[in-house]
Amino acid sequence: MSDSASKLQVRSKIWLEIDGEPVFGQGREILLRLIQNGSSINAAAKEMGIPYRKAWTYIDAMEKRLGFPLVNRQKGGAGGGASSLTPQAMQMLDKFNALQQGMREMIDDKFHGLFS
Amino acid sequence: MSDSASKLQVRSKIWLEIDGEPVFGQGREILLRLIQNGSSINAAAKEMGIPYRKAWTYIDAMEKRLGFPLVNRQKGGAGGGASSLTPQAMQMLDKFNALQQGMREMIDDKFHGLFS
DNA sequence: CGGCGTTATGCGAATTTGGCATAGCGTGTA
DNA sequence: TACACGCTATGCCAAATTCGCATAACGCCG
Repeated sequence: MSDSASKLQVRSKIWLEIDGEPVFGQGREILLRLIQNGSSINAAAKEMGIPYRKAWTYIDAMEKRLGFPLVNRQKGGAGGGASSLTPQAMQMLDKFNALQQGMREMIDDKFHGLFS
Repeated sequence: MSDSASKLQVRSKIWLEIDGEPVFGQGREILLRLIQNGSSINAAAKEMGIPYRKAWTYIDAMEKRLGFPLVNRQKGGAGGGASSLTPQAMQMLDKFNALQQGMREMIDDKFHGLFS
């Protein structure tokens, strides 16, 4: 087994759901952080290498399921428009970050102990 | 937020990959255990509520990627055929089980500490 | 030698995902 | 006050993936 075990790698994921539908995960987390930085959904999507359409769909679904807004969007106006995170979104980010904290490392350690 | 938070639940997943392709995860783990019990892929699939086709595809992919057999299959013969796990499959199951051990609980604890 | 129940697999249907194209919006600028 | 700009918003078709039905192959046993 050890020849295939050498290529073997562990992966893990943590996410939040409501009614079995995803509302928060690593991908969406990164998206929100990029929006906070670049102050536009468009720029964030480009930076992630995903089409704006997809980013928009993610956000829309998250908000619908959570029942509160994550992104303040302004369409039209100076520079064509802009977006920023709501306080609730930032709170979500913080909590989710804390939830992930240390998990990855813990799993990697266990993995190496078992499979190497 | 606490009204939506009440429905909020955490989910997590650990799996193994080779070349970015999944080779082992909870679903596949359960499938193998059921094969060991019922001594047939068909019975295991029924028990999981998935079509035989899907179960077969899973196993085939796992074996191709790992490079060694997980299931001894006999087609035809007494009772139409039968299947059992290889020693390597059982070893895999044990290790994967150990990898998961305690992770779920840890995550749930963290989640409740943060989101309730 | 035919029946049985399992493994094995081709292939079209259904679903999901990807992403192009276009419309709508409102502030700054001329 | 009209237009240009760049972002948000969304319809819709294409591509890719997954689902699952239908059917073949197999080999012991009566």
